[in-house]
Amino acid sequence: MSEPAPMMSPTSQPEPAQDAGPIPCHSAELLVHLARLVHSAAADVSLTPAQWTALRYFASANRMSRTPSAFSEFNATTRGTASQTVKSLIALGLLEKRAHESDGRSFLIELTEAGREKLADDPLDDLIHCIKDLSPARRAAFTETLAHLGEALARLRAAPTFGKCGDCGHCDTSRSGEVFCRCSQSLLNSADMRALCIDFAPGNLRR
Amino acid sequence: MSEPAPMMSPTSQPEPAQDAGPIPCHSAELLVHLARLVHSAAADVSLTPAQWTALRYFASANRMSRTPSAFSEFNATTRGTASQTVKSLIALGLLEKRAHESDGRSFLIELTEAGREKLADDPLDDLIHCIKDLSPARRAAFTETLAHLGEALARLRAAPTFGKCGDCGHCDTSRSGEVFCRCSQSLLNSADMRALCIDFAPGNLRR
DNA sequence: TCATATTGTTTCGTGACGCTACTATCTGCC
DNA sequence: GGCAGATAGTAGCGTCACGAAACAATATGA
Repeated sequence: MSEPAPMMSPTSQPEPAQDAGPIPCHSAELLVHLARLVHSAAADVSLTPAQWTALRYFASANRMSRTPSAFSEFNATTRGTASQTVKSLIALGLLEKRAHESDGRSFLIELTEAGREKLADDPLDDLIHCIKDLSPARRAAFTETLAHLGEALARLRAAPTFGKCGDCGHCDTSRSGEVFCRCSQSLLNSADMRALCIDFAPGNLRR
Repeated sequence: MSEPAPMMSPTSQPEPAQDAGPIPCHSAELLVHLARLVHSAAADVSLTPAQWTALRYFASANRMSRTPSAFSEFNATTRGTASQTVKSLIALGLLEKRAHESDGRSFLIELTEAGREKLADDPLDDLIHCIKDLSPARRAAFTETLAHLGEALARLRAAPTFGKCGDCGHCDTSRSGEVFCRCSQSLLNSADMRALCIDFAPGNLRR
């Protein structure tokens, strides 16, 4: 679909002015449509889409980023809305709130055991399954393009880019055997490297 | 940015067993996150996300598919919700309702001139712009993968797959010079070929 | 002709969301 | 030390999205 490359001889442009629009337009619509399908007719409807998003976030964010504020930034919403979602998940026993060790205003949000179990029914798993079925080359290219688009759109929208520490510009891999984060001034283990970080800086992508 | 190709050696896979899981998981989260970013901090907030989606749909659906029911199917929602969205856009003067020529229960929804002008401010344009900036090869691969995922997820969710007539299994290109749709039993012009159709059948993809 | 299906609409309750106001705490500057 | 301003989190309010259910109008098929 919408890939005229094989039928396009370099000299013949059937509808050059129009084709420049519709093709990326269709991709963007498809992307939004896919995201919508994820939460429609999902197997487990006991949580709302916003609640699933929050649960996923706190499951994959690093310690520094597991606060209501960081979640609101990630999710491009207000602190009020994020607070409400977190509160509902705490009421369901899927998240819990711990005192922040250094900031009396803030809290550290953690998944409970029930929260971790709940993730097994994540409606996103269907899409993950489909992505898993792609060939490794297509999957790699797809992921790379998505990350690229995420950074580009975040720049346009003046939104922060979230990413995994392993791909972060603050990540110092010059020492052999260990990885150091210049931002949090701490050593990272392999679990840290796969965690979402609010202070992510593009520039160390290694996919 | 995010052009890691030269730094990726094909043989080095740091965490093969674990990468099989987290990577598609991350891609899926990224995709949903991207879709969310589209409607946050958008330039034109005079329409709601649901209204933009409907406006986009009726702008690109073919005559057969420009009904409230078809839109509700496309958008994986109920007819009641779709009806409400359409009603609001008619009240804004962006859509108009015409009597269906053969079915007295149904209506044909059309964009008004104001509706067509409104599309110039579509918040999706930022994402479209980012996609347009991709290299042709990456864009092609990305679009193809999205379409593939869309079909796969629609199958899982028992949702109909929408697609453009030019990519449809009902499309008969055997006659030279003209294209015939075996489903609607009609000849298609080039505009028809780019329109969304509710009766789309995968199987004629020409990427 | 009549039972059944389909199309579209309305109403109602719930949740998502942005906005505003508010408290508590932190940070930096004097 | 003390104070101004920034920041974290929360509550309340109004609006919109959405699903469910009930309904009217029309189509379809036996």
